[in-house]
Amino acid sequence: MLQPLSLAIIIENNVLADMTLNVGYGSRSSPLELGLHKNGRRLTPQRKKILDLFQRIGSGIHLSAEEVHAHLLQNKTRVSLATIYRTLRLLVRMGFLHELELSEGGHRFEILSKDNPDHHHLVCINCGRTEEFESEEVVTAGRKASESKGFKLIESTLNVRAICPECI
Amino acid sequence: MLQPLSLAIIIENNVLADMTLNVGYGSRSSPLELGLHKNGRRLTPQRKKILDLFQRIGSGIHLSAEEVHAHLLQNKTRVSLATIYRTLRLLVRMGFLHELELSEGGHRFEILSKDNPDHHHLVCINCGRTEEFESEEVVTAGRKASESKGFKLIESTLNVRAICPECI
DNA sequence: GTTGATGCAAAATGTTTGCACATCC
DNA sequence: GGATGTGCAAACATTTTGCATCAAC
Repeated sequence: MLQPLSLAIIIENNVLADMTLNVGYGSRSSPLELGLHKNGRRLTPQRKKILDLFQRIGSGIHLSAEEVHAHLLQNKTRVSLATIYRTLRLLVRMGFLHELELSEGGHRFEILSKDNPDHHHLVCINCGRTEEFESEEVVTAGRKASESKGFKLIESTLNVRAICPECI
Repeated sequence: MLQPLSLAIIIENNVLADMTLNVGYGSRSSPLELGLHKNGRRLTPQRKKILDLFQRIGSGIHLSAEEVHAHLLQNKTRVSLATIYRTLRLLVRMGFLHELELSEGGHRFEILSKDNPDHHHLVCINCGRTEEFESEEVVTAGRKASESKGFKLIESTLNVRAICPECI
């Protein structure tokens, strides 16, 4: 049995508001700091820094836990790797980040925002270069597959492995 | 620059024949043992056992390296994990196995055969149950994306994360 | 003051590698 | 006999965890 999850949604592309499965876009009351405040969760400086980083860096960029760590260090912020892993997991469960597993090179994360709807990845298997694209057909195919087997869809991601022009 | 690869194709769904980028389906001369015999490669008992396992177990089942190891042990065959990793990588490069990375639970492998063309996976994020489906639209979407960015397509795989009926 | 979060170091995973020995042709 | 493959143990990379301490609320 799956646990009911306390989710968060992005408001004004900048703010997290907690919703416990029943609050919608309506409750646009609060600045960034209110985001992680509900349900006993805390907005700590570390979490704030990680959120800020993803917001600054924008969508379409995919960071590994290591890279998040390194970026923060450049900004003179040291957050332990353990905390980064814990926070990334949390933010994914809250729907703030999207986790992708491209076959080459481990798990990566990117911000999920309204400007940056469901999209898919074209990855060069040689140099790792990654391009994004959207496709309505893919979304439809995933939905149809879920329905036909009685599954409840969460997300579908198409990973296209290919060789980029420079590596051909 | 990408290395030219010595490939193999499956003949009669049972036999591997080596082809060095210029030999085709034509050379259907040989029983299973001839498969890994060319280009200095050898068909060793270990490789044979791994191949046999995937053939017996059939398509639609996705094994991790660990699981391959365990299955072989059940058959009273001990092959070191290192060899299993090396062999799986080899068989993927030869086109005999297909490697998939489902977000939950690491890399898995399945046999690739003519009965079992390009297909995609619907995975329950709770219990791991996996269903397969085919979709022409997905293949098309991957091809279009590659073309539009000038990439050379290798494969596209749609992973649908969902919750299965039992876990809802 | 409670509860939840952090940092550290250790452990657990998953995968790769160096090397001596075995084996296939 | 030379090239290729295996097993082992060690190395590695990545991620998770136990625990004492710290800090948000």
